[in-house]
Amino acid sequence: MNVSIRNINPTISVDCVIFGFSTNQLKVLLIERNYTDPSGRHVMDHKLPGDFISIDEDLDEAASRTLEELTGLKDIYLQQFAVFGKPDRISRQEDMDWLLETTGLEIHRVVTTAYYSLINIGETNTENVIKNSASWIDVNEIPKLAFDHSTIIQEGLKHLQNSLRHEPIGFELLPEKFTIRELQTLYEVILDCRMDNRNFRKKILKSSYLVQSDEKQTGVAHKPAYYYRFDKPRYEEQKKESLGFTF
Amino acid sequence: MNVSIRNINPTISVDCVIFGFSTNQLKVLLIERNYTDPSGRHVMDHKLPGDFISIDEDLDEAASRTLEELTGLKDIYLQQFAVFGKPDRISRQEDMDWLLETTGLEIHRVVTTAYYSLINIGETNTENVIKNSASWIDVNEIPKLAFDHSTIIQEGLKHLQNSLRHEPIGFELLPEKFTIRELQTLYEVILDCRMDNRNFRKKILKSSYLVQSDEKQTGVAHKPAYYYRFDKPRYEEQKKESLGFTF
DNA sequence: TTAGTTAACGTATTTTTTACGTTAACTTTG
DNA sequence: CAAAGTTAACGTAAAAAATACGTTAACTAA
Repeated sequence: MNVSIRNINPTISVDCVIFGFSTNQLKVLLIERNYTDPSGRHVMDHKLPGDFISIDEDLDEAASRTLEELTGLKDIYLQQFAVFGKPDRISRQEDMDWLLETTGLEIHRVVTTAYYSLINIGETNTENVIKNSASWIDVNEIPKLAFDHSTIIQEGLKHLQNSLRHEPIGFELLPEKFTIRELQTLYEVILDCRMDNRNFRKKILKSSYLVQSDEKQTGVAHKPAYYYRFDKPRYEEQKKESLGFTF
Repeated sequence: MNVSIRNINPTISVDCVIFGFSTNQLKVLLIERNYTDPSGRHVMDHKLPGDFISIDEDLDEAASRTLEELTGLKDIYLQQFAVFGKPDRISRQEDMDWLLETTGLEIHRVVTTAYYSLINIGETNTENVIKNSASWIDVNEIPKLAFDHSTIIQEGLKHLQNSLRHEPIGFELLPEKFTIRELQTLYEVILDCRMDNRNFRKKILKSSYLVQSDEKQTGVAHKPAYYYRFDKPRYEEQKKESLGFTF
């Protein structure tokens, strides 16, 4: 992104914590950061996908733009969850070097608004992700990151856990068709707890928005599970009803 | 606040939604805004307490500072809850006039971080509040406000409702000693619902952090209620226990 | 054919929520 | 000074939700 073309506000940025789920792991999308340190050595580490906002650009739009630039995805669940504005967010030499190198500006203070988003990795446009040297990293194996991005991820994870406890958002992380067991494992991994599968099944099936297909698993060395899918329109309608006031 | 003395970042601000509770109403603290419109006429309306941040000032600190400047209160429950960054937040002529008049700058775009806070009006330093021409307004009777401050209050209210449902924060709005009925009314007003007082009593008394004093109401034309108080240290300890992992 | 594995379902128990009735203690009024 | 009015305080039965746990079914691999 060439700063000389885009008219940026260099004190305000957005960062996206993009969660994905595969091979029973909760992952977060990180992009490579390449820069040259004062001694002329090339260094590579990671950062969250994020960017300065343009002058007159809405924050939500800036987040969507960043996300689209990095993954090619549009119109997905994307939510503001916190602001990070400590004056010492930018204090490491490498962070200042990188900012100078990429923007041409001496930047010492940036307030960033953090967004989070859930993506089904399988259906992600993988080509785009690779093109931007982005990669999915297990949330339990996050390396040292730029700025305070580790903190931002931790806060994002808390937000995700909280949302998952109250709303059926786990589906966003799964392919269109999934088994009850897959869904349960997702809950267990994200909430870091174990659940009784009989009670989980009962509870989740009570909600009318989880519909069974007649497809079954194939090629598994045990009784095959039925595939289910999430009926989103039905959920939205139900949510509307339960919040509707009675005059 | 003289801009020439304080070194501000004119694109980033904080705003505080300060809730109070008195005479069975949920109130919010608003301050007067005075300015002269293009035709030279003096105009008065209201805005939230808020301010631009100083260069290198932490957002949380800026919020605390603003709050202290307006109410004299320090070290109170103060929490970030959202960011408002639409480019058209500043679009009305009067808002631009006021910004020019108070800062001397042509400002078209500000991203503001909103904080909310709960105060016991009775114990507030009323002198300070009056000194700064601040006043407590019923949340159901909010007049037309500066910028998007009405929206900010609505979002803050949602946040308050949500917090109240999950944590014992209602005590922050009441005097040190209060009756169960007062507490219930507070819940009813904020959550805009009715509750069964026998069940409310049972539920709230189960929590060990609500302790009965031996003082009773006096001068009421009915059986006097006992006063209770909130044992905050006990609550904090209990919270720690319930979240403690067992290794 | 047998062993191994996970799916699918049901039932009994405990806990939580909801609904609602009665007596107690004060002030005001006639 | 007695009666009426008002809200506090407490308890119990029924319904609903959460929890614990056992058994049979359907597939593959050996």
